[in-house]
Amino acid sequence: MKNLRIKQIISMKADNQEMTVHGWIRSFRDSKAVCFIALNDGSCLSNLQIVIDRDKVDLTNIISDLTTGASVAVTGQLVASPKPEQPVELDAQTVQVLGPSPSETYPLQKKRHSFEFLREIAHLRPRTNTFSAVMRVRNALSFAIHHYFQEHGFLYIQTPIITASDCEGAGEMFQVTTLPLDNIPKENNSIDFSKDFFGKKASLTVSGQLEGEIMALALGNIYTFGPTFRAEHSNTSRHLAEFWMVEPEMAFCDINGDMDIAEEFLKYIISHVLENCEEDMAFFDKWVDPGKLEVLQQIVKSSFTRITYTQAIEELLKSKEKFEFKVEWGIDLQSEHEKFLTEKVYNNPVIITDYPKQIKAFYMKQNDDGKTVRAMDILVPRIGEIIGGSEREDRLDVLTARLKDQNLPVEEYWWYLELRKYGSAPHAGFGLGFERMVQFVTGMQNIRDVIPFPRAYGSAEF
RNA sequence: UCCCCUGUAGCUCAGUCGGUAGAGCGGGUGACUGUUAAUCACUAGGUCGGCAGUUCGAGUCUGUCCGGGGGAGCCA
Repeated sequence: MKNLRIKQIISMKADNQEMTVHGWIRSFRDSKAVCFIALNDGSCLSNLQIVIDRDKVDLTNIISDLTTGASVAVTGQLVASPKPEQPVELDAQTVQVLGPSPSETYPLQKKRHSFEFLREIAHLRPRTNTFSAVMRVRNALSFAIHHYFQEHGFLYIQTPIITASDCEGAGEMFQVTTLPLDNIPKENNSIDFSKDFFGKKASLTVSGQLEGEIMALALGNIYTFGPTFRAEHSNTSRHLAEFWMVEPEMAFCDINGDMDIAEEFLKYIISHVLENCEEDMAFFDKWVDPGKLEVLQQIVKSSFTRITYTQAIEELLKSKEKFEFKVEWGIDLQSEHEKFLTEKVYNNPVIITDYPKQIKAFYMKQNDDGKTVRAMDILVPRIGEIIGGSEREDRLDVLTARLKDQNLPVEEYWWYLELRKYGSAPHAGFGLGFERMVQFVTGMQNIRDVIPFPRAYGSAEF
């Protein structure tokens, strides 16, 4: 007799085979002659219907424990269901309550809860339909990401989580220290970091890109997939203080190759989810974001629109839309502009390239016009920027000048500059916010609902 | 960090003009039924987010603090 998971069971042919199933009760309906348990074990959205013939199974001692949330082991025979709602059901022989769940206090009801409430009970929310589906899709996306890169010869690289370089240049960092906070050692009124654990100031990484470039300029194509930390006081449905990021980096690759790979990669991981998470995706399409399936299927088939920043500005200027922020060449695109382009103008993912150099990072390769850099952002409806990438500046003199232009400490970038001094090569890469990808695919509105335990400004429960 | 909204039963919410609190769902009890977020009847359940103020009287008005949500900025 085998322990099977419900995902396997519901696709089996019912021929009275005996089996044991473990799971949590979603609902229990009883009567004198027959009882029904809707059992879920997290392997899939569907519940397995357990039928208990009370003439065959004595429930006297356990019936009061057969409540929503209780964990049970049921042994029985798999039979065809007489009703169309489910193909098979388990005709129980024995029912054992492993862990009761007092119904007076168990917070999950059979009906729908608000996501806000579920966030307060993050230890129980994976037992709901929506969250279990989110977690399965998240898992499938994660697998697809590795699969895409592995199939294409990219090496999976682990870049450091603790970094002593204060120069990753992507927002506020969390400091890491073992200094006693109630008695910080000072030297001339400033903190003496030489007494700290690493002998210098250290922080949590905000990006693995610079280290990724090191590895790409030795190994060819690499990718990272790990946690990233930003200490911004962001309080939106699209930001977390701790999130996961995918960052491929390709040697001997320019901005066009970068875009090609990013587009192919996005389509690949979306296809993977469409093919492997059919039931969960149908659920999101029905209950969370109607029309999502069609949008995703369309994206996989379509070519992403590619425009330059200059064209994007022209498009915004000629529109009749009233924007809060004035549109003119040189501004950074605001959320409202990005949404307008993806949702109203093109209704498709849009890749915008060649941004003004003033609004982009120092490491992006300058175009010959002297005004723009080879950056590319992929914007998607509702989420906005999902991928940000660029061809990297590979000319030592230009890069050094850019650092000085932006008043960055050139000495601290010595190793980054040496990559350009010895065997420099054109290279490019991009970063994908993993949670934003999960949001986009599932249609979930709040990023805190696509990660098991969200960390955000002022919030680190569980 | 800024702007807006919000906080009433376990959950989702209503509560008019300031006069001591209501529904649906969930829970409990019972009935009924191859049931499907079952159905029906009965029932319990409240420091109206905290503190201070105005008032004869505050869920309702004012101040303040705390929590939650949406938007902006920052970004992925």
